[in-house]
Amino acid sequence: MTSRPDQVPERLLAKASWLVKEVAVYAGRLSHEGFAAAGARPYWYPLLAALDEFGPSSQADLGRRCGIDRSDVVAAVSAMADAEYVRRTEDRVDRRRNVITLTTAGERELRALDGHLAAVQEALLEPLDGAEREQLVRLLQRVRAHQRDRVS
Amino acid sequence: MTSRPDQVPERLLAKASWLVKEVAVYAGRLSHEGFAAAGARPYWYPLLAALDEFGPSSQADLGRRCGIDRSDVVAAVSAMADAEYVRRTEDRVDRRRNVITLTTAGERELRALDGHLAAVQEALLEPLDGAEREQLVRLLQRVRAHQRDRVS
DNA sequence: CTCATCTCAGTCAGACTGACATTC
DNA sequence: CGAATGTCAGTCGGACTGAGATGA
Repeated sequence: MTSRPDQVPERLLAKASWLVKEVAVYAGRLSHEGFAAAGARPYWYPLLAALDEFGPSSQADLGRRCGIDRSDVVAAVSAMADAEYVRRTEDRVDRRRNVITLTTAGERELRALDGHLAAVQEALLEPLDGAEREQLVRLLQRVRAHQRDRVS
Repeated sequence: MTSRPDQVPERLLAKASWLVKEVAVYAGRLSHEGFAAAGARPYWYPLLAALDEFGPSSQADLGRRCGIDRSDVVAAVSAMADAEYVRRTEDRVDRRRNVITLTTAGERELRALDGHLAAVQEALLEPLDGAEREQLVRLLQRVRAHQRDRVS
């Protein structure tokens, strides 16, 4: 070592855009491990959660609710249908659409992923106490709600 | 629309790992626009900032300080050298290393990027007041410091 | 010998774009 | 007609891996 290593430039440490990216990369790694442990791919959890909370939906609605592009929903739903976590049937009322339905195996998978993701939150937020975790979540929610406004 | 659109599953809204990823994607888009406006690529800002704050460095040190893989530093430094924002010379003391030096054009570029990135923070954090922005930055810094511990 | 440094080649997953046929 | 849906092909940039050559 020529000089003190691992000093991070102050300019980066002060930028929310940089911090959030760094933390997201780490959170992504943790989540990926959790998903892999349950035999799931990253997009599956949001989609399963949306189906559980809102019931059978079209692929377009799923994509809008989870912030996933509709072309990516296609592949994810196909894979989940292969795993029999969801069923894909045609909508007899609006024949452009598919109706995606959660199976009992899908519900079970969702619960398993809930467990893994709870552990991920724990690992990620370990240095914060309960109130601080709530604060962080609340602030991020507000920032995100704002960008949702801007996009649509 | 069959049902209320754009409802986000509660499970997602409650997960820091998901929120941070969503916000990071948005911040990445904003930053990318800022970089493009200044003719820079995403990795350049951290590297220029590190050179400005810590002086001439080896590529390995730059990578460690910015959290960028050594192999990616190679390409970024080459591109910045082409743009004459940095100079790459061999270290006569330790001949494995390159010494990367910031040029005056590089300093100018760094200041331009500082301006663009300040606007990005403003857009990203618009819904938060000053105290809340500080809070968010502080919380993210602590989460990040913790993951740095775990990795090394 | 072991280790660090630089470099190149290539992988991998995620976000996104464009196009097209079908249906409303 | 214009708009929405599902599908496919493909791009783009970021994070990362592995290997090789050189030198401390």
